[in-house]
Amino acid sequence: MTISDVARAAGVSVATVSKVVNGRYGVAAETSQRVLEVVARLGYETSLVASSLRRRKTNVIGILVAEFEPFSTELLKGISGAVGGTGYELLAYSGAVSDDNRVGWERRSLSRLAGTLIDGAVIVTPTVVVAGAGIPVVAIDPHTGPGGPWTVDADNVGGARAAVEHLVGLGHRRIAHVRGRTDLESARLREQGYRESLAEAGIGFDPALVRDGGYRASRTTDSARELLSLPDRPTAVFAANDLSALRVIEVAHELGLRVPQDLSVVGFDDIPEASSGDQRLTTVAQPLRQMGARAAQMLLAMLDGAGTEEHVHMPARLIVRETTAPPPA
Amino acid sequence: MTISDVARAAGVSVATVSKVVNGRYGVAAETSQRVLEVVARLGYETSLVASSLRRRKTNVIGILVAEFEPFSTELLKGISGAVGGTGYELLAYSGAVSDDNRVGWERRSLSRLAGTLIDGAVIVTPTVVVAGAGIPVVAIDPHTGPGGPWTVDADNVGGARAAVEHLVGLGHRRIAHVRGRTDLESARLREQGYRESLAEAGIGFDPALVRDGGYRASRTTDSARELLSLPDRPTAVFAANDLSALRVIEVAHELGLRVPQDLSVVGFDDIPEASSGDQRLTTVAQPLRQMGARAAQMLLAMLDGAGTEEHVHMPARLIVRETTAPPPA
DNA sequence: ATGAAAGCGCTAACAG
DNA sequence: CTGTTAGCGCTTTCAT
Repeated sequence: MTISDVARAAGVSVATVSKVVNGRYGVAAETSQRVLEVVARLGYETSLVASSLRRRKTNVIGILVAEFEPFSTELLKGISGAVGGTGYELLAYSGAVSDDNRVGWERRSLSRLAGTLIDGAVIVTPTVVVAGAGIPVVAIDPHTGPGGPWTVDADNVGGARAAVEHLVGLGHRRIAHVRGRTDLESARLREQGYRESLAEAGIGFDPALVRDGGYRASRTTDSARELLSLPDRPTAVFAANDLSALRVIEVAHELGLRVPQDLSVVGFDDIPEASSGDQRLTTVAQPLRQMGARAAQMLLAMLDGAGTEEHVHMPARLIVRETTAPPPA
Repeated sequence: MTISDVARAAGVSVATVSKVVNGRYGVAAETSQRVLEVVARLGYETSLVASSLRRRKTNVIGILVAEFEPFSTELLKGISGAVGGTGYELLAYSGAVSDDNRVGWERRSLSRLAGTLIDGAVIVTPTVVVAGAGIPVVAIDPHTGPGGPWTVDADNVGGARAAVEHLVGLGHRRIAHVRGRTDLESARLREQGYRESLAEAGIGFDPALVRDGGYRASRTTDSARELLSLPDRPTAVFAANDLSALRVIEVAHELGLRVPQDLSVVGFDDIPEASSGDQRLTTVAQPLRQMGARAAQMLLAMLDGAGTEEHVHMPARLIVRETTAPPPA
């Protein structure tokens, strides 16, 4: 079903069909009428690919993610809400990830889509600073602060501090940290907040209590096992995100530890899964939907040639739920 | 940054660059080497649009949704998990919806992408039966059962019956129903289950107790107000999905009604939001992630030319939580 | 008012 | 082994 099929069926040239379909002037009303009928009858719809190859603008916004997991899908909901009704279409793309392109996937995805398929992009948790894409780009939870594209993120240091201070306030002294994706600024900042709070509470930093979790459940498993099998086991864990925190709790259960009686756990993000399980996770909430919406608005503004803020920071706040308690006596 | 730029910089023809990039035979090792260096230096990546226009296969699976909301994003998580590691890329597309294309969006999206951008598609809650797309298609929560593409859905009748029987068991007699999207088979089946259970319990069907909700919070508001303002107010509401159920609860609160003391509410779907609020919703759970994964597997099988089941039904089960109780005395 | 032709970036025959 | 050529579906001058 191509434009040629329509042209043939209507007895006109493809150029005429194109004009009719795109509402260009210079087509006789009668011809237009006939073409439209054929289009409707055949169910023809112009190919996004072909037209975007030729045109400059596609009216499509790309959302580049590594994977569709709770974090990115929350953002997606926010973006979808903000873009709805603007006439733009959304194209959320997750390129195939293999081990060798785990870093740099966003540059690849962007090159593949930019200039042709999408007019602008919001990139979720890029692993490298993406610049010179040729199209407007907003990064959410970016690789690094300034220098790169415009960004949206939450108060990572403040959130982490709130989490650790909560734990300290409960009486914990041996507080472990499961690190996030080390290529992300947010992970660095959360660890920084963790260290700052420890220092302020007069608790020495113990490198043995910090392990990588990579923001992923699978990467967290071993780290959690090691941490919870330590001779001098921590009484609390501050995980860099909810996925890690949730996995820490599972591992704790495997090891016969009760949460929060034997072990307190705090996460970060407040994805829906954090509060929908049997036990509700104490966590630092990022306003994910709003962050997505904000990023979309910024992109829309850039696309319109309008000015907009370049780096937006949103507040993060601690939500105390059921996985934290004073340490065992 | 196009293939011509690379060709020029490497001093070869575009054809040669194409061969190198796609790993075709017939290129001198030395030439290949040089081209690869230029590619790396320039950060060239082949355009998805241009190559898919020329090639037959793109290695991309399309997920067509009307909107990114909790239901579709849960499916997306399941699909993403199942497709990860297969080498396929995912492209979730949400076309611009206006009032006049609310029905039929999926046919439009499919026409725009099929044949060029995507090799196959899973369509979420299509409004019409999509056939003859020219590419393999699996529909989740389809417009209609057989006749159309292969499908995945849950036991809608059984789930609805379980919900209503639970309410009846609690002692409710005036049970209202907020309908789903009337163009969807699932909505029809849930209403059917509702009616059957009522009949079996010897409760007469009262048309005044059934209102449209369209599976959307916004569409539900007025219906809920009308229902809860009835002279002989229902003591329980079975909403066709969680989004509607959640909104019914909000409206109840606005009207000064307590849930579940004054009004019991049951939803359907068990999206994460159903159990993450202050009050956890009693609902009928569909295994959304699994449904997404199953649909992806079916599509992958079709793409491989392998056989697969044509219509998959997954179980639905009632989860009693905090929004249902016996009717007020 | 209509159509012929060029070209978007790329791949696949086919020559050389 | 390399380059020339045609063409994927579409839009856009430019003639007619």
